[in-house]
Amino acid sequence: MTQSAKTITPSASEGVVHRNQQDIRAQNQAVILTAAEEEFVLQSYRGATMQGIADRAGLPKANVHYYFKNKKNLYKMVLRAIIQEWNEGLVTMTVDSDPKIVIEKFVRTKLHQAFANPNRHKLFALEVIGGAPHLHDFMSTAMKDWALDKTQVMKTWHEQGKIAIADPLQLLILIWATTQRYAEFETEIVGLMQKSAYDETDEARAADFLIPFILRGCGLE
Amino acid sequence: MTQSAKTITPSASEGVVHRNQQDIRAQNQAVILTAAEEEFVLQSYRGATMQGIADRAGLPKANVHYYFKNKKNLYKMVLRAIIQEWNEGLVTMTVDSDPKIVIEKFVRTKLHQAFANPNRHKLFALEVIGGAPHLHDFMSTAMKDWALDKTQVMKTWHEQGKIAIADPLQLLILIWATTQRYAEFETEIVGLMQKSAYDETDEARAADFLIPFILRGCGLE
DNA sequence: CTTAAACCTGACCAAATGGTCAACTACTTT
DNA sequence: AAAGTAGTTGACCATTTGGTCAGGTTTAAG
Repeated sequence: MTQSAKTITPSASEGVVHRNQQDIRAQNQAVILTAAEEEFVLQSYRGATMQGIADRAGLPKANVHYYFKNKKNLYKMVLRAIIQEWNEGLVTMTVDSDPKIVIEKFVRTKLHQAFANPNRHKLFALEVIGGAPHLHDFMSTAMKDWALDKTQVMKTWHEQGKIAIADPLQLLILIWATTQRYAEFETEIVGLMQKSAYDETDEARAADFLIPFILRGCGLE
Repeated sequence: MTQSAKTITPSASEGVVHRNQQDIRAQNQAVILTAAEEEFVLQSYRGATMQGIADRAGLPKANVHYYFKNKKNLYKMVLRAIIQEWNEGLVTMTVDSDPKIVIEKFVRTKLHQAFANPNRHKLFALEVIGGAPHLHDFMSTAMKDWALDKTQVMKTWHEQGKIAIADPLQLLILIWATTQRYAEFETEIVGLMQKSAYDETDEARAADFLIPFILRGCGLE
């Protein structure tokens, strides 16, 4: 319902608004993608129906098909946004970096992404749990390369006595697990906190716990 | 294919084995439940088909319906096993316990369960991510009560200066996240380790990293 | 050996769902 | 303003799938 209507072309008589076609396209695609993201998270790939997505987007089903060839294509487009966000969370980390600063920034960034876009993280998790049939390529190339590179950096840190972590891959797994958890298990965590949704303080609360904890675990405090 | 055939009643002529009805029932139900667990993890609830489960179990579809009223019922039965296992992972934790020992045991137990039964953990995660429509009751009663009780214990520990954790709920979340992760994200982790499946050493490798790390994080080392 | 109860299963249906299409309306361009 | 292009949509299928059922087979009881 975010009908921001960027470039409006008001045509005088009556409240009729002529939206130019570029806007129509961009807006409808965005609405559909958001609706699809929600539906796929709630119902999973096979459970999500084109009708359900259409309803959520406030459009007739045939219109969804007009913008996205088919269900699989729509799903791929949603996944694209996930990979996009992942790439934006990359933190520079070289042998010469200060471990404490880099790790803190990494955790903070990932945590922020988790709170900012829980649905994407949930969808990513659904994919991985189900064997990552659609993310296999990404995970065995870009993601793996990045992970193994950072692992190597941390290994060097360890040899230089800068960090108390001998098995950096495990640390990477831990950081991903603990940050993404707040998105993936939103339902559970929110329930344990006796509320119905996260409020503005929860991200900070998580960060205040997580960062000192992890730094201590790394022997950095 | 675990045709253990407890109480066999061999009827002489030819290799025909007469299985008594209790065994038939128990065995078929077990085979179906295992097949269903796999199928539900791989395809998610709506994506899993009764035919697929039947194939996996090596039985005709109608036979699956003979033992389980319908798909929803079968799913519920699978979830029951999950809650069962969860209840077995409860660790005694009172104000008088030794934090270091209790936390180590808790982590070790959860980690062991994760490696021993990844599918159950995956299914649990799928449920929670999708809003826990079928586990809502469990999570807002038994699980919550346990968590809040343990949280209270840890709070007392903190007041007594026994532990460097001011916000125990966050610790609980972290321990669940890090241990269960090895089950849920098996696909990803195994890929990063450059293998195709966990081997016997991986659970120990995770424990060797996780336990010192968490204890250090708690200020217990 | 006879009867009853439990188990097994191929064939069949009704409902749900992804996808198509032709007709229509709304912008854009010349 | 006319012609072309893009967006919209109700109605319509083909396929998939959960679930049923009648008739048959095997095990248990009398």
